[in-house]
Amino acid sequence: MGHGEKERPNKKLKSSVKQNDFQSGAIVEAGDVYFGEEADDGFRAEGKKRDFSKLELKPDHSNRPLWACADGRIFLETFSTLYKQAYDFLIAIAEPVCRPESMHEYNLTPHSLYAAVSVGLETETIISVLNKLSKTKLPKEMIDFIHASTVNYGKVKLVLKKNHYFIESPFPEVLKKLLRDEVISRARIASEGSHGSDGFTISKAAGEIGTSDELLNEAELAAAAEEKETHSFEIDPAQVENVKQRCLPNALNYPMLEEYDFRNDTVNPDLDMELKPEAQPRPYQEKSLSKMFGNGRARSGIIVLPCGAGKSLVGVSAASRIKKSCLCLATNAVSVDQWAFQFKLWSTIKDEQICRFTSDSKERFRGNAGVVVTTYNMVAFGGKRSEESEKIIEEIRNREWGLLLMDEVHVVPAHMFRKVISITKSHCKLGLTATLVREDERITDLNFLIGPKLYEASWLDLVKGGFIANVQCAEVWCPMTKEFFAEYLKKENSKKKQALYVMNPNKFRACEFLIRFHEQQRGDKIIVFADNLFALTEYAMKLRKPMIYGATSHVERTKILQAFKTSREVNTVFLSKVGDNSIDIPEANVIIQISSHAGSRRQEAQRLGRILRAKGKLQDRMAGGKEEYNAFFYSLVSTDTQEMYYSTKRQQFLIDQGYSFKVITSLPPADSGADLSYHRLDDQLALLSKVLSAGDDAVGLEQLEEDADEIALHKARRSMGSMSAMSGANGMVYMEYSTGKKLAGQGQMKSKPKDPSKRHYLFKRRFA
DNA sequence: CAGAGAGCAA
DNA sequence: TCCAATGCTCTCTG
Repeated sequence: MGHGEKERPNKKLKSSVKQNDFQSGAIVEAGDVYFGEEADDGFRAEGKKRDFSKLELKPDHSNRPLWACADGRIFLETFSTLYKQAYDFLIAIAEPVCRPESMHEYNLTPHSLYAAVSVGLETETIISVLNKLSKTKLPKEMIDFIHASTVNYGKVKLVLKKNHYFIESPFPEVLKKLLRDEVISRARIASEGSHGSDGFTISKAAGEIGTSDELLNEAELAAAAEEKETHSFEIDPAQVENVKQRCLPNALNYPMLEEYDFRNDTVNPDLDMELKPEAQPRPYQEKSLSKMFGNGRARSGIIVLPCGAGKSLVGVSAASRIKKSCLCLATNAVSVDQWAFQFKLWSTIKDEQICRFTSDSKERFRGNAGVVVTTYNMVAFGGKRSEESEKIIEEIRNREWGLLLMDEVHVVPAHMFRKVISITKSHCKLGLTATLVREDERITDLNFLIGPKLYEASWLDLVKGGFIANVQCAEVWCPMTKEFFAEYLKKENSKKKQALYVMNPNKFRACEFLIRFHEQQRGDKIIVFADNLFALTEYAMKLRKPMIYGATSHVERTKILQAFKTSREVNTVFLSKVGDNSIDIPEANVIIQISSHAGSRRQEAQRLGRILRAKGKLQDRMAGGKEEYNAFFYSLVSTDTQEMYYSTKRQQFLIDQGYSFKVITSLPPADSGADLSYHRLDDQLALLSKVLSAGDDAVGLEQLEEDADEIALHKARRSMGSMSAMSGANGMVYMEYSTGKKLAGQGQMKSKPKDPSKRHYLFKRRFA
């Protein structure tokens, strides 16, 4: 043990950080191209050199796509003719570390091998296929590691058959071992059936091992999934959780796989629902489903697909195959509505059999089976419940669910899952997520609370297939103005520092330039993100664009978003953190970040996800043999400030997914920009004093309030002319300004002094 | 009965 | 540790 997961390489392959031109014309000349920190020594890792010279090459190595290293790392050449097969195999057995264009890096970890075993691969199959694909003889260390990691995993299954729980295994000696545990032996109950000498129930299933020596025969992979002879004993349903606990790696270390033999479930009533014929799952959706239903039963686990790639169709398909009651959990009310809608859209489920359960809609389904869509909060809610809720939650508690469908599994904390899982009884759990990013170790809990990762799609492959947008990511470097930088250096308070680099006039101008460029030259739809509310209001008001933040009422949100979607006049909207979750913005294709939460890779990925919805197949996007970008992701960064460090960190996730970042160093271009805001020094200085005073409470807020009054007045005059302004573009712009006053009035801009040097070390590290 | 607002939790 | 934002519930209003 010990290799692989322990020492994750922190330098990644940068081979995809390339120098190609920036497709959108005008900006090309403006920018310098950035190669990444060590673009030209991609293979040299710090500390430990990756030395391939000791490895023995096989004679036909050029036909084989893999490099396997003794430390558990595996490199895949994407240009190999065997790429597709090798990719499918690797994604099943290893953790993708970094997937740029020409060379992927993977890591074998105990978890990844657990996942492999649980989708039906056996230890020897893993080793032999790996060996066939590898250019060199497999290092002994790797073979040993695979043996060590998989020796126990997948040997024991928890199966719910006709409402009886069984512990099942092809290895009677393993069952005996488990029964030596007190908790498990106490949980065992006698059951009928044919008994072997050990007292275990024995059942047989046909299983043949293919003998073809073809490289990567499908049958060979499938063979492992076939069961031969299984031994089992029954356990008390009330003890299931305890038994599962005893089997976890920190105890007996025989983590149980959960499978649901739904076709033979005669106890729970069937739900009459089919996928509609027009619901045609895409290849990768089909593939995720085949991992889940690989052996005629439904396996519990997690499927990873980027936003916009159609996770909901996968969820609805899964429910339609199982055809039992389904409990679908989402993070908020908006997405509860969306899921209910998706179920009706893709399946033949009757309206009265699908219901929503949230704070303001307490529906119940009719008949004895149905789909309930609700929030995690609702199920796990600890406080006092309304009478109506109490009744419904009781029904949820008492029912046996065929499928527990869990959306956005990555945003829900582990303790929430524990609660949800302990409250609900389900035969199969499917977790869906776009970003299974591991910022902390809690995410590994998911592996055991829900199940292993069943499938993860490669973003770049989906881009090539035209299923998600082709995004150009760029980091825009905005030098601080002399005056702002001087103040920045003087300040100790990190909050003030932040205010200064976010409000940097050059950043503002870059933002304004980009908005103009994309609105006017390309007719794009733009979302601007700012975490910082002060900056958000300043930018939005100055640029006269609508904005949405926490305090924006529901009605206004929908109005603004509606205008953004349908009106030709409203093409830019400013969002605070509200935009990170919960709001559905289908039609944007440009994102500009002016400030963001320090170093959060998940936020970055989430935001990118906002513009991933495809805009046509790749062929349609090819212009003169050149691939065209149809979506843009800009991060505006004030140079020589803390932001530089955060931004590098945040990008790592996207780089790992195969995106390359471009750096643009001078926006607006030197010969233009006279017509942009803050062109004159005195304007900049006025802004500076506003920023400086903003923190000292009163002054800044009053200023804001005055501005808001001014604009509210303007709005009043303006809307006098036409009532249509309310539903159309112009009205929107002003409407939100008037609520800016509310914001100031409520004193939400208060900025308390913070610990001055909390994050100082990060700053040092970057420039060290 | 819908919508706004306040309080609480995590 | 804090912040922004969320969801659930209750209460008040028209």
